[in-house]
Formats: sequence, structure tokens, C-alpha cells
Amino acid sequence: MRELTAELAIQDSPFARKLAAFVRLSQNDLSVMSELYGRRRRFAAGVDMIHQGQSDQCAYVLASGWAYSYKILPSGSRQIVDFQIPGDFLGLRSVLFRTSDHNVEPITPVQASEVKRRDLLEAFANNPRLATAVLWAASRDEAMVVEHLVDLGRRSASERMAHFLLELGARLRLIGAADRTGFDCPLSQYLLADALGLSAVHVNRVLRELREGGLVTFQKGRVTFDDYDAIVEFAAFDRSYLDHDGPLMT
Amino acid sequence: MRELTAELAIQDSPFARKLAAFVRLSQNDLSVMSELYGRRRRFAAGVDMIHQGQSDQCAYVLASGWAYSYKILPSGSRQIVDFQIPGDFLGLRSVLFRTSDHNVEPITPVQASEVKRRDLLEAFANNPRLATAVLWAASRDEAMVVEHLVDLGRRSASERMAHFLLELGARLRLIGAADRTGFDCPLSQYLLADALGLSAVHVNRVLRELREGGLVTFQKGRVTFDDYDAIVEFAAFDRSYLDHDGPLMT
DNA sequence: GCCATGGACTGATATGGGTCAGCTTTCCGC
DNA sequence: GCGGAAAGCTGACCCATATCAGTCCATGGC
Repeated sequence: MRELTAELAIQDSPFARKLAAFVRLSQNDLSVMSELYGRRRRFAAGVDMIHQGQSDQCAYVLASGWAYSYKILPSGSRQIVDFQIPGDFLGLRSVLFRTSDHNVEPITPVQASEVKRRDLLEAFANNPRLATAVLWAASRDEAMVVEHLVDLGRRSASERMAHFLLELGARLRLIGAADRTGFDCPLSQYLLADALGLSAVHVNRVLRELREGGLVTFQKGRVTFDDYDAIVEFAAFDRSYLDHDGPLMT
Repeated sequence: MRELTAELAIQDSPFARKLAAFVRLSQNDLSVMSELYGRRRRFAAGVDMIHQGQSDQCAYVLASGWAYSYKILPSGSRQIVDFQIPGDFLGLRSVLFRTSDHNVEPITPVQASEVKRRDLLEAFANNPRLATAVLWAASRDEAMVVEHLVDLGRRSASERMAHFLLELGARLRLIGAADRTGFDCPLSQYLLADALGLSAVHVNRVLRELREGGLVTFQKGRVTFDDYDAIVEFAAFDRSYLDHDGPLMT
């Protein structure tokens, strides 16, 4: 009975929900997943969960809250690589390699389940279907990093911002934390700046332009898509790669 | 006897060499690898190997030659995500997902071994050690994409260029195609521009600056590190994450 | 109720890198 | 060995974004 409850809980977790978008998960898959989860831990906002250069780190699955992964350059400037939202797997690279090459810091208070290196590799070996699902999700995350790279390399500041907000919205929709009208967003303009490779000052100006252009409004912790189709058009956003209506592999 | 020859050949391939930097491979691992390899194919320079939006693609392991993966924006501009050199696995994402989200085009004439989706997943399920090695390599490739992202977001044009050349050199050293003095490089300034998010004109200027500053010279298809330590310093290059002297996991 | 802090916001000025418009050199097919 | 194409290279000019130097507002601590 206890086990059944755990599986039910897993089934409702954002992580399972996300994987279910790729692969139809069996009861067995779900129970392997619940065994994978170690201790649930809490982290306060602003206190590193994973630290660059430090070794023997865990991976985590975010249960609630937002975090961001970033790199610090010797010059002192910071580049944010990605934001993590509930359901995201984080620290995979810091588990495969002995030491982490990046930092992860919570933006809001965070709850996350520890995943141990050994358990992860074991689960992969015994349950290829689950491994595929996790790989798939990781692969989609990498696709997003690539899209982010294109943002930085070849889009103007306002296109970058628009594209970024759309993508974030699409990710949040997968876990039911956004709809077509918008979403709640705890990111400061400084975080946006360091993610988009801009100065905070310019982020402010760009947000104003987008707002005055009637595209998106980001104010008081809420992103509102004022004209969804127009932003998609403006940002040249390819909606296909994030929109799934059901499992790709049954 | 034929099999033994194949294994010996595999052992000498750039791919095995690269994996061996992460995991000590057994004879068995090597023979699974040689079975994984499908037909060896040739591609002429400039003819897409993998095409954005097209489905049912193969993955490949590059045996010889250089290629690059890129995205085309609706505006017509191009962002190069990564360059592939011998030993690199390419198209993993286009195998996991039904359709590819990027293009891959050879820069030089290329030889590559096909890897079929089904074979890959099967090999992963049966041989977790090999799967780990491949994942590890893929993970390191992703780390490089992240580093590239930092380049675009937070480094100046000349730092970007210096960092990029150092990283490329480090990768080529892993397969024995570079040493501390430099390497042969078939990239045009247009390719560099689209990789680094610059204009071709500015690439030219930056290369001149680096040359006149006595740091790196890139001329006539050859990159020469004129003062290795100085460039490492200038580009704030973290040599640790690519420098391995032997397998991390035995 | 006051102060400290951090985020949002703004104008003035500076600059890195883009764009345009060429010229020159190298390479390759025939 | 010639002609055309692609790559390398350069100067003049311009604009997008950074930088500097603030103000204003909301929040939380005491």
C-alpha cells in the first residue's frame, strides 16, 4: 500500500509528467523511478546547490521552485546557461564527470530529490526504457541550450527576449504552470541580462519596447502575452519542437 | 581472424581513442562497437548529411574529415552550433527525436559510419559500460556547447576567437591531430563568423589583431599558437576540462 | 518610522562590431 | 594557362548595445 501511494505520487510529479510526454511509462518504470529518488532536500534562495569545481556532487530532480545554472568567468561576469523549473533534471554532467563545471543556484526556495550516481547508472542498465526517456528529456534540454546559443549568436536583443519568454512559456506549459495568456515568473532583470548576454539596463529598455509594441508585458513577476501570434512571428519561434500532444513512443 | 582485424581497426579509430579517454574499453566493448557500425559512407563537401526538419535520419560516427552542425533562421542568417572532427558522434538528437532540428554539412570530404537507431538502443541496453562511455562523450560535447554559449554571451570578439581556437586545438589533440604548436584547420572566415556570432569582416580584423599581438596566427589553413600561455591567459581558457592523461574510470 | 537593500527605470555618452563597397589573392575546372 | 568563383582583406561610416551615473519605489529588519 505504501508503495502504491509512492507510485501515485510519482505519477503526479512534474518529472514523470515531463517524461510521459516522450515515452509511455509502465507501472514498473514508475516504481524504478520512485526508488531512484533519494532524500528530498530543501534549499534556500541564493545558496548554491551545485558548485563549480567542487567534486562528488549529486544530481537532483527539481520538485518545486526555480533554479538557474551558470558559469562565472574570471572577469567576474556571469553567463546563465539555463533555468530549471519543476520536473527538470539537474547536475547530470556533474555526476558523470567527477567535478562540476558549472554552478546551480535556487532563485526561489527549492525542493529537490537527490539522485545518486550509482543508482542512476544502475537504473539505466536495468531499465533501458526508462533510460531512453531520461536521455530523451536530457536531449530535449540540450536542444534548448542550442536554441539559446542561436539566440545569443544571431538574434537582436528584443528578438532574444521575445524568443526566450516564449520558450520559457512553452516549457512551463508542459508542467501546467503556464497557458497561452502568460505565466508567473520570479526572474529579475539582472537574471534575464545574464541569461541573454545583455546589460541589465538594456533588458529594461527591451522589455519596455516589447510592452509598448503590444507584444509581451513582464511586470510584477508576471509575464503576459499580449498578442501571442504576433510574438511568435516577431521572435521567429518554432513552436513544433516543444509542442507534443502525447507520447512520441508508445 | 576477420573479426580480430576489425577490432584492431576499431581500436585505432578516432572514436575508440576518444572513448578510451573516459573509460577503459574491454575487447568485448570493442567488438560491440564494431557491430554497431553500419555501412561506411562518403559525403562530398557542401552536401548536407543531415537536414533540418527531415525525418528518419541516421546517426554517424565521423571517420575522417570535418563537418559542422548549424541552424538556419527564417531571416536567412546561420548559426553554427558545433564543428565535428574525426571520432565525433553526430546526429544523436535526430535519432532520438523523429526529425532533426539542425543541419549537418561536411566542410571537407567526409567518411562516416552509419549507426541505426535500433542498433544503438540495443547496444545501450546490453552494454551499459559502453553506453556510459558514449554518454560521457556526448556529455563532454554538451559541455563544449555550453562553453560556446558562454563565448557568445559574455566574451568579446577577440576573446571568443582565442577561446574557440584553443578549444578546437584541445579537441584535436585528443585524436592526435594537433599539438601545442598548432593544427591544420580547413575553416573559412565565413564559417568562423557564423560560429562565433560575428560578421566575416570582423573575423578578419580579429584574426589580424591576434596575429599582430603575437598570440595566434591563422593563415593558409594552419592555426599556429605563437604564445600558448599568453593565449590561455588572454582567453581565460580553463584547460582542465579537456585535458585528460588517461581514463577517468578504469 | 527609518534605514538599508535590491530591483526597476532613465538619460547621456561611448564603443564594439556590423554594413557597405570595394580590391586582391588563391584555388580549381577545363 | 585562363577565367571565374570563393576566400581573404581593408577603409569609411553607422547603429545597437554597453557603460556610467544616477532616481525612484517596494520590501524587510529593527
